[in-house]
Amino acid sequence: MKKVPEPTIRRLFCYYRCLKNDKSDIIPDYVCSDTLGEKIGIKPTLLRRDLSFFGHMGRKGKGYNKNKLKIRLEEIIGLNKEWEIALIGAGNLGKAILSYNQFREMGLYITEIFDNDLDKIGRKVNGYLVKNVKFIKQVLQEKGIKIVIIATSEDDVEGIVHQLKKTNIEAIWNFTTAHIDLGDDVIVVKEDLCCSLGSIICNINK
Amino acid sequence: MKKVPEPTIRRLFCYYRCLKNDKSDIIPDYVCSDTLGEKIGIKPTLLRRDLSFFGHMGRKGKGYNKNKLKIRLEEIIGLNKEWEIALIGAGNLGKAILSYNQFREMGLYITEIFDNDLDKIGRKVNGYLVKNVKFIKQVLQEKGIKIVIIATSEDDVEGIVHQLKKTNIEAIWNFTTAHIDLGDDVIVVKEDLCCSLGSIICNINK
DNA sequence: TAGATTGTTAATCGATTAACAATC
DNA sequence: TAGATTGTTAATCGATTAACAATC
Repeated sequence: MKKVPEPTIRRLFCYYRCLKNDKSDIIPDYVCSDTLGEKIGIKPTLLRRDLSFFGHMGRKGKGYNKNKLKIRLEEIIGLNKEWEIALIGAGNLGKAILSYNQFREMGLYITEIFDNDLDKIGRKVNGYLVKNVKFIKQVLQEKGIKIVIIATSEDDVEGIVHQLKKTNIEAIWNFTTAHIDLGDDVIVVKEDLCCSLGSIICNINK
Repeated sequence: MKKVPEPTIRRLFCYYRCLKNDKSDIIPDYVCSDTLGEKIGIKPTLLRRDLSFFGHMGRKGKGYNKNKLKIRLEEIIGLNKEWEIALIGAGNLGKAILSYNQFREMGLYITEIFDNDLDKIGRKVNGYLVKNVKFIKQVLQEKGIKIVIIATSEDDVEGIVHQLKKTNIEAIWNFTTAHIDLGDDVIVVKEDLCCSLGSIICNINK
């Protein structure tokens, strides 16, 4: 199969969510690329191209069967499985991520929480015990967790990455300002909030 | 001037932050594109191209004067000014955004908070009074606020956008799942957390 | 059949990279 | 001067869009 571009992968999720939240439910059972695209601000032709990476999913003259498409997207993304995720950093941002309901709704569960603050360690946040960062390696191995969210301060990242290198994790969602590189085998997605806000300012500043 | 690509604008901010956080301070006063690029995981040639949109900023054979470059970037981005921002939605995510220190460090101040929850309205969060969403239009006009962060649930967005259309805002930072379009005059940056996590899952799921 | 809409190819647009002359 | 590094041009790569044949 041809390599699927990263922007396409992100949009797959948008299509999926749109179908999942669709209140009109089964009727009409078909939706065309025009309608679905418009809902998320995407040209119909781009939507069709995105979907075509995964084979014929629509019906010419009719559109896409909503339910079938939803199930197919669920499989493609991997949301038909349950995923366990570890969170490192139980500060304000970490807590907000924890209490972000939408993740759970999709079968994404944050089941391990770590921090280096002795005041937090041993307490519960959202029902889960905050563990000492020291045990990251050990716990991740034990539980076979593949995905880690880092929401600490930049200064703590180096030590954390050092630990993570010894694990089998496959992806990091990085909310810190640090640049993280664990080689080609570990996906790193950076969520740079300052950068987003900064780019907004820059665009207005003209 | 040639149009500056959006990815370039985002990176400008990274360069700026890197210089700002540079503890080695003044000495050495020059940094070359190789060194600076490596710190943020960007090829030196891309860094040079990015900067070249704004004229000659470096010295051949030497590199970039750190302090001069920092000041110049500050001007370009607009961080030499102070910016007032309104936050709509004082839930978990909203509160995390509020307490995210890094914004303040850059002269970005969230000075108005709105919510539609009567339990929250009238209380203070981070020292600022939570106001009723009803008054968005009025308050934004009065204070001349140009930037709005929306961190509500998707369902509340329609009403908010309806209000915002009657104001002079220039940019929206959208943390909800809703698709927002206020025409070409209003920049909308979407921070789609589910989509990011979803794309991570999809990449791992292969 | 006529109308609607997909799926795909080729064209276009935009961003990154490689190469290198200019020059400090 | 020799070495280092910028700034810029052309080449490449990648993603989006337009066009349209296929077909339900």
